[in-house]
Amino acid sequence: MPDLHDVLFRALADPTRRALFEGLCRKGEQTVGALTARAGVSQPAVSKHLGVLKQAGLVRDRHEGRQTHYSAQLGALAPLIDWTSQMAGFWQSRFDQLENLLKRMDQ
Amino acid sequence: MPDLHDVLFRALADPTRRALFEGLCRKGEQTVGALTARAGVSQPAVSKHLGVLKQAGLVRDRHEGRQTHYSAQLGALAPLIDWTSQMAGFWQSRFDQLENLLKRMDQ
DNA sequence: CTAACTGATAACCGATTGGCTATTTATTCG
DNA sequence: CGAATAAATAGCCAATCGGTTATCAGTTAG
Repeated sequence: MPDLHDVLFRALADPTRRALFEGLCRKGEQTVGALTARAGVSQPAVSKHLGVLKQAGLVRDRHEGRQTHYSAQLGALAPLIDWTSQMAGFWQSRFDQLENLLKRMDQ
Repeated sequence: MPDLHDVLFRALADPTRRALFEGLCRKGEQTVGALTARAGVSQPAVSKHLGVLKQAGLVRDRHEGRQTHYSAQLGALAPLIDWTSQMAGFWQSRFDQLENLLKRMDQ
């Protein structure tokens, strides 16, 4: 069972998918047609990628007539930021321990 | 040709690989044997994963006798942080434009 | 109502992935 | 030296992935 971080990292690991997400961040809400025009792959491929991004919570879709508008959900990046700072925290913590040890040895 | 972000995201997209990296961040430098003991997969699998992490710049290896010690390279996460804040920047920028538009309309 | 259009789904295909076992290479110990 | 140990590499396999074309479903326009 894939956890939250898995789904996020996997979704962003593909360049086409990341480009779609970047496009939505840059220009805001866009239709599947507009996204397909710049994606360099077929419309079904784009739809599938958007499905993966949606599953990861990275995009939202809004139906309007026969068009579907997608928009980026920036909040979905939070776990990624959290994970990163957690890694940095571990590192810092080990650094602190070392610093402490050196300080004690110095006495 | 896979770019920098690709290699990074792909490397971190696998749970086993991410767990290895987390272990190295938490506890610092460790041998392949120690990492294998907790990885839940075979030693060759661990070696292959470490190879991928190394390729992404996320770990460094140091040979000492017949053992290989691996350690996390926290700096390799920088492009990930940059990318995230760039996405946030795009979003903020669009928000600012909207804010500006509303301000002008208000006059 | 029919035709055209937009996007999603289905079915398929080749490449890549992540795992395994077996083997190789390098180092240490007796 | 030869045996044992640590890690890397080779070769294999099933599953997943990203792409395609063909088709379907829903919506709008004539």
